[in-house]
Amino acid sequence: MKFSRTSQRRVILSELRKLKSHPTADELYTIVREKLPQISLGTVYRNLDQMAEAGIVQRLELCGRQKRFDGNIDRHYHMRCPDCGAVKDVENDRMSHVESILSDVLEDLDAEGFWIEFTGQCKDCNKPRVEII
Amino acid sequence: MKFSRTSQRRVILSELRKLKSHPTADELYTIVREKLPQISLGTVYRNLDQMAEAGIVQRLELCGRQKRFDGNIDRHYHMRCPDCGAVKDVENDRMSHVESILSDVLEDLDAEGFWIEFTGQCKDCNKPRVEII
DNA sequence: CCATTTTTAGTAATGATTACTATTTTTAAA
DNA sequence: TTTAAAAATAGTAATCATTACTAAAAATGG
Repeated sequence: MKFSRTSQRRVILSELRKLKSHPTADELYTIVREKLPQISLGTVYRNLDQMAEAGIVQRLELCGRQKRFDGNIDRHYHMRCPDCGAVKDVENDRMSHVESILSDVLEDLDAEGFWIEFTGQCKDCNKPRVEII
Repeated sequence: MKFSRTSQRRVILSELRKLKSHPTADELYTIVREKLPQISLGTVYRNLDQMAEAGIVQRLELCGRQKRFDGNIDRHYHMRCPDCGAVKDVENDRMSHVESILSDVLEDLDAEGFWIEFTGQCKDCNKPRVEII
């Protein structure tokens, strides 16, 4: 599939690039409609997804559509399979070093906390790729 | 508000603690129904949220309900305000050090990538807390 | 036991996203 | 430049995870 050049895609991209606010699709829809009053919300969604897939824009967040829960409340880390969507615990000794640096970063930024997640394919995963974002 | 002791909450928690799979609410609902066939999906949702709020279980993922997009595709980091949900870019020199350690971690884990996100209140945020998860 | 608070099951509503479809636009080659 | 194929569009309907609502039931603490 090739990208066609359309005014909709051009305006969506240029408006997104002007913003520092990391907008949602519907926020961008509101902005883009000032230039293209006839554009539809579905067009905004479709173009953002296509451009994210192509690496032209960044889609924030790794998490899927559904919330996931963990009975283990100790600090530990997860790896999410981009193909089947499964989430598994991972362990690595270097993470304590990462945590100590990030605790300094938190002070610098005056932030409250951080979240780290890994992506990687399950060893035993043969399922077709699912859209996890 | 105090927690009452109910069989629903007890079974939800004990079944969750048995699992390594980080289930979604509806996956857990399916499992819990084997013990309590009359339980409703809403009860599972409500109890998981309450227990997450109380720190008894962990809710994975930080991201909100809506996807967010960024025109800047260079590697950089975000801080999400737990009160108003806004997402802002943050910068810190220590992050390059974190990245170099994490690239070793990726090799160890045979993972593909990582995602880091910070939480922290906006300086100018007076909005009431919104449920971002 | 009893009044108050909390929780429940069941159902309806919400809201973000995706799917569908007939039409229009873009593309690239003749 | 036509022109046929491919891609994209607007508008609408459908989906699906989650939340809200409600009357009834259960738990709590005196």
